[in-house]
Amino acid sequence: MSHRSIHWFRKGLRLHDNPALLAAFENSSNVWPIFILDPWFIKNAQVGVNRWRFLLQSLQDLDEKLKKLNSRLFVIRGNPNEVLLQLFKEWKVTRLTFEVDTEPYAKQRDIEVEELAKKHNVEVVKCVSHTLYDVQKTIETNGGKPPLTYQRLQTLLAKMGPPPKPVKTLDSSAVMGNKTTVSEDHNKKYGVPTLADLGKSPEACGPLLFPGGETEGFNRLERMLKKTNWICTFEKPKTEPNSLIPSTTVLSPYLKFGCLSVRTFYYRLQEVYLQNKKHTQPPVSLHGQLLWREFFYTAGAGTPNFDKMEGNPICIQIPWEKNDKHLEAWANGRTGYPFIDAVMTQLRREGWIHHLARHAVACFLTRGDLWISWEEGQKVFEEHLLDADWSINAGNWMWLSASSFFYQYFRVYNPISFGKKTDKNGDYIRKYLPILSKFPEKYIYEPRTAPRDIQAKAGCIIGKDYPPPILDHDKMRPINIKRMAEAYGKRFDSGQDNKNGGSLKKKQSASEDGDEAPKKKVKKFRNKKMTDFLM
DNA sequence: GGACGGGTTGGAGGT
DNA sequence: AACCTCCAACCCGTC
Repeated sequence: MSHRSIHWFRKGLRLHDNPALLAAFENSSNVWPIFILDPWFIKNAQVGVNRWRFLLQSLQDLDEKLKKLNSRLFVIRGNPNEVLLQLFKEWKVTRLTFEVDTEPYAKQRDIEVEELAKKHNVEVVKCVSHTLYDVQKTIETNGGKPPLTYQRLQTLLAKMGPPPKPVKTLDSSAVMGNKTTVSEDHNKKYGVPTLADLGKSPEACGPLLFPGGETEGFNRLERMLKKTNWICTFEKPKTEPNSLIPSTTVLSPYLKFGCLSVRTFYYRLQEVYLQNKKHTQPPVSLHGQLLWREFFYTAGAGTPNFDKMEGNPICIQIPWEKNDKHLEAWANGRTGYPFIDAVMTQLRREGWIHHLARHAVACFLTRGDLWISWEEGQKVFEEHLLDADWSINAGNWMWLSASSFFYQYFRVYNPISFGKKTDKNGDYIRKYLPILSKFPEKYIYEPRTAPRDIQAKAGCIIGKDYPPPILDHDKMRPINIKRMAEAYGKRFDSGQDNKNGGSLKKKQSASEDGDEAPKKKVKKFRNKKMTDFLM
């Protein structure tokens, strides 16, 4: 039986550990690896120019690799349904293969495509390879609902056994039977477009720090794997948000597009762990980070309206306020808080910021300072992050805004002191906000407090060359904590109220903990880590 | 993967 | 030797 197969790349832009791609080449006389530039994404998804570049580079890399296997990538623009219908007829296709995608738009799209395929007698082969596990299976194992705590996920996964091993990389032996010829005008008809072809300006891109593609992803992975001691002692909370060289792997953009298989990543780490007796554990270890990804993917796949507050059953409803001026100041790095502004500048320019930097700016936008909805922040991250990943982005925004998963809303990041802990001299601020670079260390985190003559000497007058703070963090913090307490339906305590018997919250926790001695209970609470506070 | 203030402790160094 | 001050480092409760 000889198939004529299309492999449809969407995510999973790689030849390694790509079971659906392998399936396309099985018993096939002809295979067409395609990528569809779906106008939906151009219209509805916020994709900044840096991520466009990353995607196009990834496609370019794919095409290069396929060339070496006497194949090519066929890039086609248009609505997937229309494109595929056309191709089914034109190429007399009998089989369509693709990787399972769990995002809402993709799920709906794939249902429609499957119907179309069925109607045209095209066999569909779908494989799970973007996540460690089949998230639907994880949800089923949990009784039909996604696990909403990390602990719960770990318990489930332990029950389910280790994730599937990566499959073999597509190689010349696998493609041997492929007779698909490449026309002379392939580049013109099916070539990978340039940014300019898409109406994007290459000049708008930032410096090319993280080139897209499987090759780059693999090189990056290999460089990391050499640092075995670093891997075995890795603890995410101890990595620095404002080091000038990333303190984490920056493999997330490659995972997002599937240039790097998460299972390959997982098992390569496993090898390093096995060679060393001691290594850190989830949630802080590198394996732990992949489980966080799995956690949010699973939650995102099993929760309606996961990227919204309204209609989202796991999201606490908080009366955020609209303030376009503040939102714009935040998004463009003009809040007057240098650390916040430096992070947002790095985000817009380079497309990647450290996890804890994301924490700080997300807290600032939402429950910490500006009291603006996390959905607004989500959009800005969606546009600018190279690793913008639907489930992970939404999940972390809910986390940081204490809307779901994490509920310690009184843990507010201080936009002045947080960055100082790991960068006293403010080198990070000096790099991303050069206008502030000449301020002495004493004033770099709050230049407005510098005397006028020092501002003049630094060549930066606050109010003229750099904005004063758009609001006063010390004033807003208690106000916002009170608002959060109200949204949580809990009484806010002033000092006096405390003397009169304490808060509702305290009473609740006391009754929950029952017979435990108060002192011991407190200590237990203190020793817990942030991740232990999950419901 | 908070910040902060108030309290305690314990070592260095001075009287 | 005994006893002080100072201060950093930690503990702990609070928001």
